[in-house]
Amino acid sequence: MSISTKYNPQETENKWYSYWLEKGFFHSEPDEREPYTIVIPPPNVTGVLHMGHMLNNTIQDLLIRKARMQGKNACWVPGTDHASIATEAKVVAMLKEQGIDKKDLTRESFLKHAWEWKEKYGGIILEQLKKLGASCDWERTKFTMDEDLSAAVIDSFIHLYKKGWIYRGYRMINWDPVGKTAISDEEVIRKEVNQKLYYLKYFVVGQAEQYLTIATTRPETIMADAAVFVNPNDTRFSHLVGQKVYIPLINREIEVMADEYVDMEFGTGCLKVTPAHDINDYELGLKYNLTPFLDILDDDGKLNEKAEILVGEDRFIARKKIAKMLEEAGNLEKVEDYKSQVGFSERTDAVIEPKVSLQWFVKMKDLAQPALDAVLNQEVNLIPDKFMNTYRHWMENVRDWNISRQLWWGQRIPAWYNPAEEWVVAKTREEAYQEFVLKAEGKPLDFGPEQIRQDEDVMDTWFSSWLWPISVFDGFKDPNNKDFNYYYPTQDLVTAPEILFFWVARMIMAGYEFAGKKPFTNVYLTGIVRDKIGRKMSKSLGNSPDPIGLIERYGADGVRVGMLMSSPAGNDLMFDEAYCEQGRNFANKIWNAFRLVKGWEVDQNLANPNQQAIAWFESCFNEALQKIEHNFKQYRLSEALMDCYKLVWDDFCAWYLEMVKPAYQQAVDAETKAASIRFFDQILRLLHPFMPFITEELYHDELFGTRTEMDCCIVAPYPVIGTVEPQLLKEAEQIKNLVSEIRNLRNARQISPKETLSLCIKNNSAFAYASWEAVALKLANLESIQYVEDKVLGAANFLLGKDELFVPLSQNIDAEAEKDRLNKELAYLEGFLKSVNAKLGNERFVQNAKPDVVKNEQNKKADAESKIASIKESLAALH
RNA sequence: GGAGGCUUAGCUCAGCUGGUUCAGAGCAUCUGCCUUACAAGCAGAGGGUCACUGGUUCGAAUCCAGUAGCCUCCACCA
Repeated sequence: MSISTKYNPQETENKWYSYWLEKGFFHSEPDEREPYTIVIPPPNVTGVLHMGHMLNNTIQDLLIRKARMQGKNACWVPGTDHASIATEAKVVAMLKEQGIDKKDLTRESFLKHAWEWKEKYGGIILEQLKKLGASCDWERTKFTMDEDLSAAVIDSFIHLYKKGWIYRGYRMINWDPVGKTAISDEEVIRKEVNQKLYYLKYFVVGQAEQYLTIATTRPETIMADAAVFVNPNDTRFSHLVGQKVYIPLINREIEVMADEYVDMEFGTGCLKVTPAHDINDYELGLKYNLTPFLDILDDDGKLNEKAEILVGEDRFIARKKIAKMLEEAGNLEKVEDYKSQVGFSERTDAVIEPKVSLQWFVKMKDLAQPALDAVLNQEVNLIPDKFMNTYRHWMENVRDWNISRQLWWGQRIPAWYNPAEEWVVAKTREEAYQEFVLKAEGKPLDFGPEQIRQDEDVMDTWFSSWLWPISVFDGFKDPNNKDFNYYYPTQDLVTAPEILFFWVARMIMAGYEFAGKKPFTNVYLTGIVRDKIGRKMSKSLGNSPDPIGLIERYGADGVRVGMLMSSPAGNDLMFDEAYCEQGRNFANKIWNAFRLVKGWEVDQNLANPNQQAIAWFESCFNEALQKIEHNFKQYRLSEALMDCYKLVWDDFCAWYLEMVKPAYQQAVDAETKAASIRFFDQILRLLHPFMPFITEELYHDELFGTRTEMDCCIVAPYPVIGTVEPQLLKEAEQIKNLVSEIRNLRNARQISPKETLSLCIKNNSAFAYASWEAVALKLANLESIQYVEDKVLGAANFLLGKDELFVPLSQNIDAEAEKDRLNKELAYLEGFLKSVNAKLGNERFVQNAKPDVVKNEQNKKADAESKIASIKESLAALH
């Protein structure tokens, strides 16, 4: 046989992937079949594949391949996200390396660089997905900044603006000083950080020795203080309310005021209020109309001239320096270690600076309601449903969404300003000018179209990705197009719970608002991929394996199996390469089983001795398929995989093939070979969604005859559940037990598997041993089976249900060891009988329990009693 | 601070409406095998007080309450 004993993935993967592509199996066009659609969660265009993507996309490919084989018109739309802040940051960094400062570039030339970067690196992650076997419809690949997708973003903005759901205003927002842009609340990650709490003395004006001590984590902002607040009920300070204190170092006077907001217990009970640099202080500032309103930080997070001191210093350096200055000036009472929550930018990891700024917002309340209802009434299912609670909580407390970003990479806000800074919202300059004309109500305008300018800001990336399921099918421009009508709503969405609010919730909102329909029916939430000691995989920890390296080492099929092996929905995955190894071994097992069947020579003259085995496996397969389908329905994908694994490894290889395989260098009968090939064919189809490459490779072997060009495993009909004969399965279990007992008996006595034994059966149960004799003889390597009426004295023995089986051995059996064994079993059975009797003796049990349960206990009792009797006889015989 | 979840074998997890010998699976471990499909393998074996305490029940890994530990999400305490 020329075929290698090891499966070699490298040789097959590229070959079949190209073949699938070439034959167009991934491509979908609307037709009369039922659609099955998944839109990919578009990865960041500049990203590279990480383990989270591997898990995510393995699951999507599994679902899409299965649907395709089940006759649905499967369409998996791939694409990438322009990820405005992340990409812009990368482009800025790249330009910096080339000695170019973004500040020196015009918007147009910066965007030119950005597009070049996108063209160069943008496709990497999609190419990597191909290695995994992802069967995306690449002809439909989309990018969130494609012309039509961008148009959809602008249209949706205008739509919401016209509804009055978009407004522009000064609000305190989250400022990212590294990305130099505002970000939404959802993009702020709070982390607990070790900080210092500085206790500062603010001296009272006109009373040289009197001072208030104020605790703050941010001494560098004192120059922007507008007041000091105490609680009105705090008698310690009531005499000072209305007086003035000096801000340390700059000696500006500010007033001591009182408000209930101040917690008397916390810190010193005195609060410095810096309206421009803290959200709560901002609220107080508004409430008391505090002046001056000083913003002493510039967009980089450096102190500006308004700070008077430390101008140009970074906020964190300034913090250290000012602490020293305060100490030297005698204003620093003490410093304490302090833990508190600090906000970080999701994309740049910079510490967020609260900042008052003019931004665009979306009103969320009315958008959220239908999206909340959809999940609560299960029009949209979250899988697992434990996420419903957090979803509801978020949707009920949703706040307005800041959608403007001070960046260039993205869709520009369609607002236009005239020289007087009045503005309108419109798609184009011309339309904007018309708006101004309308607004003027007949009065002539004192500016021309060329004098209006467009807003400089772009929109939040999520403001384009929330349209994804609609816009990839061009459902915006043309809601009646063929694709959109056919593919939307999509079926399943597979994504990480981390972006449930960022993305999933907003897609549901957008679906109802813009398409009038949900965007998808099921949301499968994967877990987070962690390393085997539970740490999140991250670049900085360096604990993430290189996915492409894994594929090279274990094969794509092996890695896919490894990823799915232990990833129940919503549970984190403790990734360990050992799982990929297991996957690779499984592929190899299949490979070798195939080699066996392939190698069989057929002798047409032979009768089929394996009818029983063939009938059994038929049932066994169907029973497993039932379970697998059930698990798929519940999205228990790892369990479905494990069922397949056991079906193939245990039932097919370890039992079925061993039952039917001919002796060494013997031929096989035609029926057995045909049946085995048929089973193999079914197994390949069953496994294909999990392991596309090896199954496709084997599917084309000449063993299955000649396949036509388009007859591929990827589109072969998925197995359907056939009949299960429970009786056959039950009998097989007993025979498997029989074989195990004999193997065990050999092991215990160190009898070689090659040495034949004989078996005597005292059949007390009328079990149909005769039909299984061939199987038993072969698997237990027996030379004969005899049926006896009496116990066989001096033989090794065991029980199968009520039946007693004896294996006469040439060597004398060890009477003492045998007694020990029997006594142990006896003790166990007696204990068991006792507990059964206790139950049956309990009147309340007999009265209250279901009749079935009681009957069962009675059977157990009878069974145990007969076994005990038999063991006692055996024991007596040993004396 | 608020909400939710988790705790079952060395590891990762099943265990659905309480009831079959219910205490399971895969991996790992141990023992014996180079038995011509596969040592990436074969045949066996060992291993758990179902976190803890109490309650409901004829009966609890399963339902309820409390305790401890871990995790996630949300939240503006200087």
